[in-house]
Amino acid sequence: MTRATRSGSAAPHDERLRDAGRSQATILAAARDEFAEHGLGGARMERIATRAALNKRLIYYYFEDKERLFQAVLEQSYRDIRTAEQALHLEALPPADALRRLVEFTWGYYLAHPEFLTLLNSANLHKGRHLPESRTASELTSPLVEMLAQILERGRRGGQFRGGVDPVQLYISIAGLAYFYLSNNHTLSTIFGRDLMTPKARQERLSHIADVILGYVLRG
Amino acid sequence: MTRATRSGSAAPHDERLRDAGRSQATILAAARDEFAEHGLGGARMERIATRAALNKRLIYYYFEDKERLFQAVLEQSYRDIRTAEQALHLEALPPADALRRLVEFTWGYYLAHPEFLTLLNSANLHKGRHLPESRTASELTSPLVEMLAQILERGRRGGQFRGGVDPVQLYISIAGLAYFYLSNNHTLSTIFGRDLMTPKARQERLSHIADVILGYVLRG
Amino acid sequence: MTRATRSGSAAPHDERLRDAGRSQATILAAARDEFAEHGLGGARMERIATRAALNKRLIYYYFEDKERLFQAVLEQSYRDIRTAEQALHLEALPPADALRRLVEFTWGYYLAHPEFLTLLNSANLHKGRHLPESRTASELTSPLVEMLAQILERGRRGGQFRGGVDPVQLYISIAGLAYFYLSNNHTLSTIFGRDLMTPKARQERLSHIADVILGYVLRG
Amino acid sequence: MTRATRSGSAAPHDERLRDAGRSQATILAAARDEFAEHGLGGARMERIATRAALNKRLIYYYFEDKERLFQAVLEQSYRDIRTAEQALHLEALPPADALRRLVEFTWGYYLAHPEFLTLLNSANLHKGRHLPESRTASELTSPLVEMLAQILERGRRGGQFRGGVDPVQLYISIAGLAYFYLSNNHTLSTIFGRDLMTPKARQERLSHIADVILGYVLRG
DNA sequence: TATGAATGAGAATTCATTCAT
DNA sequence: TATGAATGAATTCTCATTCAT
Repeated sequence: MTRATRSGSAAPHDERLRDAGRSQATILAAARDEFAEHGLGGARMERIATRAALNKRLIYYYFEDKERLFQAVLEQSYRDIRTAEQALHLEALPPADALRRLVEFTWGYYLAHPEFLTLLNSANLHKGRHLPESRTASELTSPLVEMLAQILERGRRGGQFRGGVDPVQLYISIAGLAYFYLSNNHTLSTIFGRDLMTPKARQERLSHIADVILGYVLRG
Repeated sequence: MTRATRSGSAAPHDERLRDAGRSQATILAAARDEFAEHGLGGARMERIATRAALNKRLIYYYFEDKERLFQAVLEQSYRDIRTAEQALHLEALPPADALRRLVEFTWGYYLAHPEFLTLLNSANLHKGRHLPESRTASELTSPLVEMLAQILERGRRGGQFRGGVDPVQLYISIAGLAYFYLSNNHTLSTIFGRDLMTPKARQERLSHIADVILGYVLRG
Repeated sequence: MTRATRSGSAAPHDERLRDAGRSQATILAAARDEFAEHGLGGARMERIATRAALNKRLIYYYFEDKERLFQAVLEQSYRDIRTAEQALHLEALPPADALRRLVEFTWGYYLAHPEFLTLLNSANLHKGRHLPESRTASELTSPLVEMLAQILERGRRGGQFRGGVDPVQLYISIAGLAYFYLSNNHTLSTIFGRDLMTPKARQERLSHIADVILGYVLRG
Repeated sequence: MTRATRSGSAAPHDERLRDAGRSQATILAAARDEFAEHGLGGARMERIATRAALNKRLIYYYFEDKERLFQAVLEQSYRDIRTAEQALHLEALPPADALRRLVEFTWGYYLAHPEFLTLLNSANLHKGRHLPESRTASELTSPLVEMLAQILERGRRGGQFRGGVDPVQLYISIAGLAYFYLSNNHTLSTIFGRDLMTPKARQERLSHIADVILGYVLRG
């Protein structure tokens, strides 16, 4: 975040005004929605201000400019998903269950946070120019890969999983199987002439993904 | 296309008629690159004109406005990939080979046409608003799904493939496994701290995808 | 000038519209007045457009941005004064008369073109950043210095003028004696408690300058 | 000054009172530099605050607004140069020496205080609107003119100087000969293709000015 | 078919200034 | 005395689009 706040000790006199931390968070949330809906190029600072019910000028006061605001939004999104991942505790589950749980989490998170998909798309459209300069590597690098490696290893030792599975490839595959379906559902629904977002269709997709992933990992 | 050229039926000896077609094609190609690079919101009509080395006014003459130009670009892209798919002739191959071939084609096409991925992203960011109104269903609906269904059926009858595989789900999975990796490679490379686009990494990804898909379809 | 015009051969259908050359000239004149009145920082693009009775956008179309517009104005001003100097023909006059004539010209030109003084001030405030990059050295470098050198030499040979006078120093002195009085007349009038711009005061200043310059050059 | 400090009469043992005066002086110095660098229109209150390492709000507390701040800066500048002039004691010198000394002082002061030139330019660009309303006539009106009148009279009586020299004209000429050269040195250096600010060039200019002024005043 | 000139409606950003403490 | 938060009104510049030929 551009301007650190010191609001911690301040007495909360007013519900919304003059609380730097809250203002920044409000702007960030509004910006996230706007960027998710319209992309970086299509987003409007004016609309972000309106969404946040704050003065447009304040956005510049805290975030410098549109690009840096986008970057702040991205960073926040990464932080959010990392936080959600923390709560999974896959290490406690049997390997196959852990894998299934991961698939379900990924699918569920993308479903619940469609803006995350769009933000990633935007970030990649701009060739990752807005990625935090690996400064906060820990913020970006998912600890899930490490976790996944352990699950795979546990499964291999237990004889259920095949060996030689690259956890990074697998992680990307899990994400990709969910991401593509959700991110491109409009196009796909049109192409295939069927609504891919009905509850039934979504349930089927989740089953399919789990089957694909487990079918690949499980020892024939 | 907004203003159809009469070149289809016209004898190809008229210089001017051929120029009209060429101008449109030039604009379309320039627009495709611009949209792919900057998205719909970030694309600039001015730059498209410059890329095409043609007058800006001409774009409006042929394509009405930016939105319709984007739509024309999308349609052209669909047409292109459909054309490429025609040449596959998967029906002549044994089921497993056909599937592998489809995976390779998909991967190769996305690699060779990165703009296709970005265009799809843009189309979906705008909720498919620019999809041709199923008017040209044939243009959109991939005949590959039909083909894929036949491959799966052949494999099932031959005893190699498991039954109950939804060709649409499978098609989306093949695409998703390739698409996500390529479309988001900047983000992913940063997150995982390794360059995912080296020749070796690309080769490994292709292998992985084929393994995943075949691992899922093949009878244990 | 940013965008060359080709209006020479065009038929003058309309008195003002669609004549690139005229539009540019109009903008340039309006900008000159605005910059002269308010300086570079205080000038308003909006006002320039209004002064020119042309669309604001057109200014950017022809001159790119404010800075470049200012530069174009400066270049035009230099061109103008050089043109006026051409008409002096000092070489035909006896040395002392030529010098007196030059003093009168300088004084008269500054009086008639107060904007020239202000523009120079602005250019120097910005450390000459807007000076044409000596590309058009001929445009900037006054041929008057050469002329002045000849006058001084003629005078010296004729025994009227002392030797060893640097024409550049002399030229700067002539200009400075006029410039400072006119450019700072508000401040000076206040400080000295007398209006320095009455016709009488102006006449006296011109006499004084001529006396100073000739007093310096003439052999005691 | 807008909000007079009471520090003049206050005992200097109160830390806070002394700080108030210091803050004002700091702001004034910062503002002077900013105005000198960018002119009135180009100056930024934000930058002034940053330069002063003080809160922006404080500037308004002490100086009301930008215009009045500029005026305060101007007044301070006048006060400074008047103070410097006090120390000259020209009355003690022989007329020609006194005149030479005045030329040297003027040149040296402008060289050492380039911001003074720019501030004067700005003040005049705005038509002297910021000049203190002659309220502090004593602050503005240089006592030097009176002094100069005495020098000229002494010289005339002594037979060295010619008569009929207007001290105001002479004062303006001395200032103008120095001012124009220094204030416009960027433009002039470019026009004449030689660096006018080398130590040698500066020395030559000073000699030239002294020669011109004395050449004018001294009896042939 | 093709093009340079022109424009109105924004859009990002800036700036002096005020609020609340 | 001092400061961070907040704002309304510009201000520069952009953009898709139309005009006139």
